[in-house]
Amino acid sequence: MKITINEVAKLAGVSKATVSRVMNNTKPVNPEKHERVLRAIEELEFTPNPVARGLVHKRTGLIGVVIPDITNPFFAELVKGVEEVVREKNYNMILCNTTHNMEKELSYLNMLKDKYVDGIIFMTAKVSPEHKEFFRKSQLPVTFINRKCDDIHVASLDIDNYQAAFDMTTFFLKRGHRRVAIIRAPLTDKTSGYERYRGYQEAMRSYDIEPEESLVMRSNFKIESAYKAVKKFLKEQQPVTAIFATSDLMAIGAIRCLRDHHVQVPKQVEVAGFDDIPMASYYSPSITTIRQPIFEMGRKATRLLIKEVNREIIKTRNVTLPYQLILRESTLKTPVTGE
Amino acid sequence: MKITINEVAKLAGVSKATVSRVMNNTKPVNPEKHERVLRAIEELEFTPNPVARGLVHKRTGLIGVVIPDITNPFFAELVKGVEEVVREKNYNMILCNTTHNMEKELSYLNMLKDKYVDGIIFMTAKVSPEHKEFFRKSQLPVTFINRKCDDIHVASLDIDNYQAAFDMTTFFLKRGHRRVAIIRAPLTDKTSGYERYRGYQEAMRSYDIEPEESLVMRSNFKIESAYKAVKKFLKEQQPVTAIFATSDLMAIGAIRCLRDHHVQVPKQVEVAGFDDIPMASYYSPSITTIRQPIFEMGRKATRLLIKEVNREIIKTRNVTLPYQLILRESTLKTPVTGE
DNA sequence: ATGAAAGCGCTAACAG
DNA sequence: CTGTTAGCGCTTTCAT
Repeated sequence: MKITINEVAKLAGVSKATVSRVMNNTKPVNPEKHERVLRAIEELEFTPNPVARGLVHKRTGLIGVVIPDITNPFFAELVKGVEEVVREKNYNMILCNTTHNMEKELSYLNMLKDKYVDGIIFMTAKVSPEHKEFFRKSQLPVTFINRKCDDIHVASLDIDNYQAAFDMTTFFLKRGHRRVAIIRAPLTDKTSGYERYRGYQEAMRSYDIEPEESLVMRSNFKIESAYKAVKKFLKEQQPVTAIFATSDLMAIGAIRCLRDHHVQVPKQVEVAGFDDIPMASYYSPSITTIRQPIFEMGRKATRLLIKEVNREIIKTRNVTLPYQLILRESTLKTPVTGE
Repeated sequence: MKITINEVAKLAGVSKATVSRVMNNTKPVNPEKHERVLRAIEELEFTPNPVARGLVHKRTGLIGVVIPDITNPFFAELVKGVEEVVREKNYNMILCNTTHNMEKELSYLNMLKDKYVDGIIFMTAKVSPEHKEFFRKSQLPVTFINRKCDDIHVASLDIDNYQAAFDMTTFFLKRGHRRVAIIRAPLTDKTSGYERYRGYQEAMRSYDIEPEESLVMRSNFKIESAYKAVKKFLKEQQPVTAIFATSDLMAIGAIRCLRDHHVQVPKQVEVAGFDDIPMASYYSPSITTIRQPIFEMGRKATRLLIKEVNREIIKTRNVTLPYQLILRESTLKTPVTGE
């Protein structure tokens, strides 16, 4: 039913080795036979079976992409970047959605290894010992996004989350805010949680303000979770004049909640986010945020990975990308005058 | 370096055929040898090479998923649904992002066929003759989402887009609106463009209003495009009291634009969307919309496809799912009294 | 019940 | 330059 190299060889009157040579330009072939083979291939609409090829070459042309949540615009954008390069380089992408669940991460990792993918792009909250163990054993090329990992030999891409959070917080402080609250992700999340929180704390201290525990709202990465956190905060705590949400999605949840409780943004409370997902500029009010080069991160990570797959020499295995503070309506009130 | 079935056979002191039998439970095996094989597998941490298996079985365990834009929350949600079932059934998903580009669709389709995927979930604006040709020739199991296609033998899932748009428009008309504008997608998009537009027109006619061309704004699926369309509309046309955006993303672009031009939503103009993406309920104002069972659609489509792959009997190959009108703030003004 | 052997479709080493 | 041959790692007759 399906055309194989044998049919082509027969029709062209050559051996299948010759057909293979023609297809792959791997060795010189007599021009006339060359022509006949090409014609036969076209005639039969032959396309080589990649599975058979894979068996010989131990390559599948597959890249595994492991992310926590495809419905989070941050990851969607990232995946789009990955996809572009993967396609360009003639690979295909296996997408794995882990719903922030470590069991799934591990099980997917094993699945991917068993599927013989050529490399993995991996995003997780926290690189656990199990993860490291996996990467060490599997010997698979891996690149991390959003996460550094020094003790195992993998590539990684991220921005300086600490410094960015520091800058964002300082932006508030510089304009006179003193009670700056933070909505943070779980600290188990190294970058989005821990690093950004640390940046906030240090910025506060740099203004001689000891960060109060009461100014911290805990949330995961969902809009709804931030909404609830703010609701609780409004009920239990003294008012603040600024809230630093450590992701745009959380900022949206926060703003929505504030408005539902008749707190005007930015008039009464200013809010900032992090990431600069597309919605940040279209939300109303539009959201002041830290722009990460998300799409570019996806592209760069993939290029890096594919180099690794091809055992090319890589100069810098760990890349830190630039970020940018983007001012929008959610912080557009006239600067507060400090005490 | 990598453990193969031969190592296992040797260690267990049996032939590799026996190992294969044990792994696949394909034929009875002497209990004692059975045990030895199992032990050897564990000892060596052997996992069979799926590529080799694939070569024999002509199965790859791969499902291709072709979508226009992963950063569109509608598709992201869909993919999440697909992923869940794909994983559950022990397949893997190859994600293909076509950026609404037909060249890419076709090229991806061919790539997927060449990769020997077991089936394809396909989303496109319009099923072109080239597409049909492809599906006819490839004989690959395919299921369409959001699109019916009668003349070729494929499964499909969608909602009644015509009726839903009719209902949405009628909702406005019933409450006294007469000048109801529409933001529509290109008519080349069969369901999101054409069907929804037709529903709008017929609803207008059912109220004895001949739909005016001047009430139609043209947009693609991006927020920004709707923003621009509304901006142009405000400049050139008489005011309206209601706008039916045929997707939530377009509704967001519309609302944002109206507010930027100091038109209050819903006070001066009511706006409705379509799809019910998560952001629809968190935007401010929250958006009245048609809820499509997006996630469920993804799951159902995948189950259907996998049945098809396994040549199971399928009762209904073309499924129409229910939708629901969801009322939110963007249309919450006191009902307009008609003329 | 089980091992030997053939073969899935392709590539690569070898000999000419 | 080119055909023959030997695998890649697994499944599946086919004998026994």
